[in-house]
Amino acid sequence: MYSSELLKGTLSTLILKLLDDNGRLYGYEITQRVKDLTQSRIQLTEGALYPALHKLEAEGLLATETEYIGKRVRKYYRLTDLGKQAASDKVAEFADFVRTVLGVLNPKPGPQLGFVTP
Amino acid sequence: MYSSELLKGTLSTLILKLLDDNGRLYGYEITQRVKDLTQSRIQLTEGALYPALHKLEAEGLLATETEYIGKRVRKYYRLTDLGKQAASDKVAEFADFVRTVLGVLNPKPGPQLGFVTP
DNA sequence: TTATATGCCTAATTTGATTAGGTATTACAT
DNA sequence: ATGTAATACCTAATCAAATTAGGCATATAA
Repeated sequence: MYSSELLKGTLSTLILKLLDDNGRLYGYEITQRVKDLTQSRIQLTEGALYPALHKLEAEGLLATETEYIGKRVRKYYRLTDLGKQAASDKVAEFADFVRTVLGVLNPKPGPQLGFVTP
Repeated sequence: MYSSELLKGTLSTLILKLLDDNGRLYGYEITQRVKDLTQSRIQLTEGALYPALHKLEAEGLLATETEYIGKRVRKYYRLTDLGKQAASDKVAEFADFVRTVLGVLNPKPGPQLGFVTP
């Protein structure tokens, strides 16, 4: 688990990319996916996740469909066309940001950025 | 320039690492170094920088020495021993965090993380 | 002489997380 | 049968850390 204010600014990117990869997901599922994909290193809190989802929906990047599993509600989210664009933009922006920061943190250029597999 | 809440959580890491590499720097100098090292992609605002420096000093990670250049004040910061430890810890944490996030954003592993130079 | 660069700073606001609740259904032990 | 954990949604109060927008002063270049 991270001592992360690092997550700030990354959450929406994570959400958008996961939806881009998976078609549709509901909130709880997103927390589990992230947990699985990160070996529990990132555990999204619901207090961060749901407001973020609502915000993305309000911005027109996500659309929802509600389903019932028995009596239990599930709210699926999927990307709108705008959302698809945003997903790829934000992933690219994050990658670029990381490259930039690593350029400062890692000033000695081997091949380039230290992210080379051994 | 970044649309960055991405910077959140990264600023102190940047400061610590720059001081680790440079021995001592003053505030204004840090903004310039970052600007230079990032081709102006990251421009630290003073409203973020100075409070961050003061906080790191309060935490015992930085020590200061004030000098006068003519009548103009310069406040140099350098790492304490605690600060040196924190610098390497935070750089490692950032790298780990990035690796983790990229694992989600970039689920298809070529060699590993997409950060391979062409 | 006036704008720009250097150099420090803080206060109000905004953003976006954490913490800590609340509600309800379903599954699994004891 | 009963209580705990997992599933599933949500919000409000608080906290952290940035942006925005100032203020002050000296030095330099137009």
